[in-house]
Amino acid sequence: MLDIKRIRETPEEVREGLKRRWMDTGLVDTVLELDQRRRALVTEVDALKAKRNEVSKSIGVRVKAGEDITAVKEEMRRLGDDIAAKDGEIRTVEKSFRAAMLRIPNVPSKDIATGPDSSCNRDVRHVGQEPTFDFEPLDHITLGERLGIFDFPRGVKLTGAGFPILLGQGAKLQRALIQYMLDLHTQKQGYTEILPPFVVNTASMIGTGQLPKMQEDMYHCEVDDFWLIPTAEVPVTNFYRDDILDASQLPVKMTAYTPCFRREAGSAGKDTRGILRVHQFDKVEMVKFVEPSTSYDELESLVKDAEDVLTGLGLYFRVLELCSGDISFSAAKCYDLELWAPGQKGWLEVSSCSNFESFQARRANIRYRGPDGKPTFVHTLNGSGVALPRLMIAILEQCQQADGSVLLPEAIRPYFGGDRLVPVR
RNA sequence: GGAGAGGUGGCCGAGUGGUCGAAGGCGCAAGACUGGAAAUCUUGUGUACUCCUUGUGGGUACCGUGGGUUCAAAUCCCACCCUCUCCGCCA
Repeated sequence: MLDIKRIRETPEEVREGLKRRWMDTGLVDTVLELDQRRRALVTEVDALKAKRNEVSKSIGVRVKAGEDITAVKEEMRRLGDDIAAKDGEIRTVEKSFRAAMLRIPNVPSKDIATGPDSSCNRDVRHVGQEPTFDFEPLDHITLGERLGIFDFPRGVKLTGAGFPILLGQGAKLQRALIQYMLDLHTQKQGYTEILPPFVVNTASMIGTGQLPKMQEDMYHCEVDDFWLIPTAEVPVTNFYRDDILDASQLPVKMTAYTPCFRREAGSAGKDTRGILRVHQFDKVEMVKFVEPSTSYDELESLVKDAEDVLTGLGLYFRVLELCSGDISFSAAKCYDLELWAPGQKGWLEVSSCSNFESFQARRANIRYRGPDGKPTFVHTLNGSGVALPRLMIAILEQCQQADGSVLLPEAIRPYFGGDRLVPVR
């Protein structure tokens, strides 16, 4: 959520932000109009309430003095009705106001490229060595089949399409990777690990911006009105919802492993083969709560932390700076990390590192006591560190050998308890 | 799931219809005292919204949440949520 004062004072800036996302600017006008109506009503009803409070006080005194106050009471009853009616009006206006506010996206940072879609993203750097093969590299599905690490049909039997099963050395590799990443974040990069609930309430989903916009992409437990988390960002960021942190605590850096649940509504038929796009996947996430003036530096170090996961594994990847039209609803600036998949000859997004500025903090009401002692919204950031299925794909495809085995990156061997995945047939 | 108790400011805790944003204490901040500190004393110390003549200014709201009764609600009524204790069930 943006600051209404910002919209009031510099509406052109906000409109410009929406235009840079190729979105209609009508919401800004809606919000401004509702804001004006709301303020007029509040002023009006506050004056009425002031009168009621004043008269009510005097009634107490007059009753004790034995005066007849029937007429005043009658007048006050009418005033009360008037107030109730106006309060109702305010509630209606405020509801629409809030709904509109929640649908205005963050304003893209000034320093990122303007463009409608991913074709305008900036290729910042390539890291590592592109692997070369003296044979035709296979894709992860074929490799996985030979290694016996996936079972897609039984996933369909248990649940449905998009819920693959990992088996044997595949399951173990995944577990090893999770542990490798968490150890890196906690032991070398100063993050605190948390293991949060994987199911959250509606307030949490609004806090990080998944609701109301992404409702269709989420799994919902109707009886309890709970939601399955689409990313650890939700429980971890909401950890401090409605809290006021002390300035000395900042920056707070947290990391969490969680499964992620996504309905992927609207993407039916896209990337349906293998484990590229699934409804449930594992991910290690990093989240930061920082002082506003430091958030862009913190973004750079967050990207570095995510990159370290990949360089530590010796994988080849690139870093993209997303353009205005490609960043997520809540983000002001975002970098993507994409691993090279030689088998399918394409780039796989495994991490998105974003600065949300105060956008999420405002929704989730996360503040800190600033230098002036006043509660001030923090800036929040998060980045994947990293998503597992695609990391798995990249390892399979980048580290494959002519004999069909996969020679694992050295860093993961102690966690895996071996140096390679071996074909079962 | 059943029975009981309870949810008040950063924390503890008083408050059963009117002058209560809320006693008292703790904590915190500033000042006094001190060579310095402790102790002591004094003063101050919530958040959000809103208005204007932008001020050590005015107003409104907030005592778990949402409704209701009343001229007036922390206080009475209803519903819900949460916490604790006991019982039941259970990994």
